[in-house]
Amino acid sequence: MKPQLQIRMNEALYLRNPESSALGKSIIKHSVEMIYAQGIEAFTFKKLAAEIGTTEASIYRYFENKHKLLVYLTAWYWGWLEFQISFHTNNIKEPAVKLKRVIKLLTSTVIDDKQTHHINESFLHQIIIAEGSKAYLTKQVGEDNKQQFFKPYKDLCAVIGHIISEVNPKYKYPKSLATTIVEMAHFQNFFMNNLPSLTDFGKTKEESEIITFLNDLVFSSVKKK
Amino acid sequence: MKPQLQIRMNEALYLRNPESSALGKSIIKHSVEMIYAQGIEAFTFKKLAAEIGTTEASIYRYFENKHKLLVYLTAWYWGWLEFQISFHTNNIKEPAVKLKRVIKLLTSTVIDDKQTHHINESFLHQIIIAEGSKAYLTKQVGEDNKQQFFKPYKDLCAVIGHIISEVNPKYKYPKSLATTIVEMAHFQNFFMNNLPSLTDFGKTKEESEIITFLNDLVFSSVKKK
DNA sequence: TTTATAATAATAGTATTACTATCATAAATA
DNA sequence: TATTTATGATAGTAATACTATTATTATAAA
Repeated sequence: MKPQLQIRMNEALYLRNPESSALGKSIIKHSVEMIYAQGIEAFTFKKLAAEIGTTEASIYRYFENKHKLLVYLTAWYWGWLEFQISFHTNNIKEPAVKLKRVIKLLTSTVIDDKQTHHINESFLHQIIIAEGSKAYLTKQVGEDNKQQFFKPYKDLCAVIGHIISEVNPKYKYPKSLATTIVEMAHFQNFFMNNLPSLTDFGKTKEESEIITFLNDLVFSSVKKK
Repeated sequence: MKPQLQIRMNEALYLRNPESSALGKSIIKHSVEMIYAQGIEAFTFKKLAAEIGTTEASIYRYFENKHKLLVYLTAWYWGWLEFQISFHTNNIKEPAVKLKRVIKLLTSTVIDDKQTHHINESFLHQIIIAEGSKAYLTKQVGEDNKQQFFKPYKDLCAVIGHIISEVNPKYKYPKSLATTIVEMAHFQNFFMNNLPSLTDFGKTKEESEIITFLNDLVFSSVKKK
């Protein structure tokens, strides 16, 4: 009986809590699988309903629309990742080592070892890479932000920013560097696999190379006196 | 009589060349204005037709769909920007100076001084910031890439990559750093204005600070021996 | 155990989006 | 002047993104 990791979610993201019922969990599980396979544009509530053997109307009782569902999934992922980071950097004293660990966790394909819950983190990781920025690149970003939809993302970036400041308290751009690391961990992965000439890793397609690049980028900026 | 700058466009992006007629130019001009104002999601060919006093069917004779139009606009922008860069770095010998100039051109709000043509580059710059990555963050990225839709973007990144290599031929990640600069010039701008706590420039909202950040990031990585 | 409550299924319907098709007319060109 | 070509006017379709209504179940309180 493993302890189930529960990510605390913003209640304004859903109409009915999907964690509170079997149907809700099924919606999340199959959303992740379908968005992973088809992309967010081709994904519809009608298809989802057909897939899980329910009706569109039932899904609409959980989520107002597709955008809210995407924001829910991204928020869940960032919350989950912040937990992973705090867990895996827990007893690391040296901030530079901690920062390296963070870069690795951000970049590496998640291994969905534990079938603890219904969410396939590996698929979700790929969804974040390809669709994640669409959660905030909208005209409603202001209202969504007011409702704290991006808090998990901001919290994670703040955590990374603090580690950067620990490495060098005099470094002037910890926040911007933190978002740069997070976004580039994903964009370099997307480019490597889809538009390889935009990266230096197109040949090997090794995630480890992205990690090396980011480490070099980050530490030469931060450590520079 | 100023010489009209014509950006050479990939013919597979359109059904009829919008540069070849008054209606075509009007479609481009008003698309830019409407996507700037409403965002790509809310923008439809029906609204565009109403705005310019034509019919949906007429617009479909120029562009297959909204996605192709967005890709067209982004391709135009990258082509235009590459021209700007080659123009403004023309007689600069020192590669480090050249690279700084590039960062400035990427980051700065375009001043739509010359009403040379129907495209408002300042609006288009904002469209690229908020919608640009949606041009490639799709399931069809592979096919679109095969059709060379992203060539202008890749060419620009290649140019920047070469300048980086001129600054330091031993630097290992010129391409990835080039895309990092390009993407971050835009993302930091978006975050600064919409999710300011993610950046170190939320207070002042000065573009010049993004430039300083990027210069610091780039030169500490590239120059490091 | 009954009764009330809440969740879901089944079904229908609407407005908008994203197109395609047809035919008439105006403008440009040969 | 004939003819090609672009546009306008109009219609129509399939899919999307919802909302509404009523009937059934499942769950929980009395």
